[in-house]
Amino acid sequence: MITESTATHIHWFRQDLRLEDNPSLVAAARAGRVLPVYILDDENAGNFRMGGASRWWLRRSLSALNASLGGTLNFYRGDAGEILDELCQRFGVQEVHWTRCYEPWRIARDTAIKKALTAAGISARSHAGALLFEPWSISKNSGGYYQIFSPFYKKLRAQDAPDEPVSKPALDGLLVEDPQALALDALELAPRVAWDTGLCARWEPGEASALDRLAAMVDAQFEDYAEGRDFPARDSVSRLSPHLHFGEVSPRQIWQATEPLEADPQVEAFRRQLCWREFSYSLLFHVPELPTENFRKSFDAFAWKNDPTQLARWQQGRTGFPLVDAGMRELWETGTMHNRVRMIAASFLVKNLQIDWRLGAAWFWDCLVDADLANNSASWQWVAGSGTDAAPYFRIFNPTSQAKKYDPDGRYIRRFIPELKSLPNKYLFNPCSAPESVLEAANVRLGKTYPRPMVDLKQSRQQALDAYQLTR
DNA sequence: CAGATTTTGGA
DNA sequence: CCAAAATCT
Repeated sequence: MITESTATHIHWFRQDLRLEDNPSLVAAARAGRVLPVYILDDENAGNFRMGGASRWWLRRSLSALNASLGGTLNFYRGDAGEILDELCQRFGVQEVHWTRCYEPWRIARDTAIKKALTAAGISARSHAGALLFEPWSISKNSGGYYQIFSPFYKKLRAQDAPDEPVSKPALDGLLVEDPQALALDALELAPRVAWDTGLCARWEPGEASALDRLAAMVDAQFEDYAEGRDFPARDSVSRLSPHLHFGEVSPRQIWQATEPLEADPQVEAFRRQLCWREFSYSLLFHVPELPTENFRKSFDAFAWKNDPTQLARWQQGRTGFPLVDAGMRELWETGTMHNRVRMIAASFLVKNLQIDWRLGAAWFWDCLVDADLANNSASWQWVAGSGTDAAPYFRIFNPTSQAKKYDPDGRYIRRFIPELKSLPNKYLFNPCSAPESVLEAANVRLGKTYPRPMVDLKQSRQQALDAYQLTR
């Protein structure tokens, strides 16, 4: 029974936009009413404020969460510390709970907030919930953090299983609405011009949809995941990454859901990918400059070309290499790119065009619905060869042979590059090699309807290797 | 989570 | 002779 004297506690939603397996929400609901809060804090995010695609996702995810809270979610915009402070005073809040985030700017902000709230006599408590294990908990026996995935993974698997998910708390009658809160639309997350058609067609943000995706993968027993995940035309990947990023589903829920199938190599392969996420978070936690600085300092001497015209062609998917272009257009149209193609498109930018990985990472940050600082930074550095556990520099993807290998029937390429759809497979991966008569029959006019290759693969590869040699 | 080149071994 | 496998980069 709720009485006048019942205390009000805040659960501050951030990247945990779910009701299930939310220990922070459970803690807030344990001892009183709950003021559920979301704050769009662009002020503290600096250069890492969410990009356009992420905002699109966020708006829909918040809308779904608000609905599942009976429309009681309270929205704010601005400096989180100031807003929480004001709310605490106005509602006489005794406890503030949140799920930990690990972006360096959030750690700095949250640490300051915890300090200020504590000084004001308010209990501020952060809870684990975004990862299987806290990023400081998996460390080498000799101390220090892992820089290589394989031993990290081995150590992780040697741990006791992650904590079990917790059930959603009973919130009936406990939720508090703030009449002064903003409407969701006041966060201005929606696109101003309608560029989001492709995103709407591809995605359904929200906890219910995330759990549906997970259930569908479990029902299908992750069939063809291990091999199929490398083939962008197949439907073998989970597409859980944006749901995971926004915390609509937790990694612990995924771990538990896959437990009965853990002996299956397909499931093992999937769990391994989930652990790459853990690895990236561990790296970001221990190396907060990971998003902006070469992990390997010798890379600071690398001679980037950073040609803005070439960067624009890559961004627009007009490089003349069909698989790269298909990937870049998938990204633009749908807010995602298949993982295999991400590696190929990123390698092309960094190696064949010699454009700084940070420019590529910035583009992905703006375009991806699953833009995640840990994953994005660690993965770009991995591809660039500047990171921990880096790909050896001589490993330069050949976009043509990768296309033949991983999109052999050209289904993925044709899907995103319709102007090449009538070109026979024999020439699809290298339109320039097609005889004039074939091009004409397929209605392809090189340099007009589809660009010629913007670089020579062999030459640009050698240039990258030479530039790399100069840094050593 | 390679590519290029050389070597090998089976038609 | 060619393609798979081994080997360097």
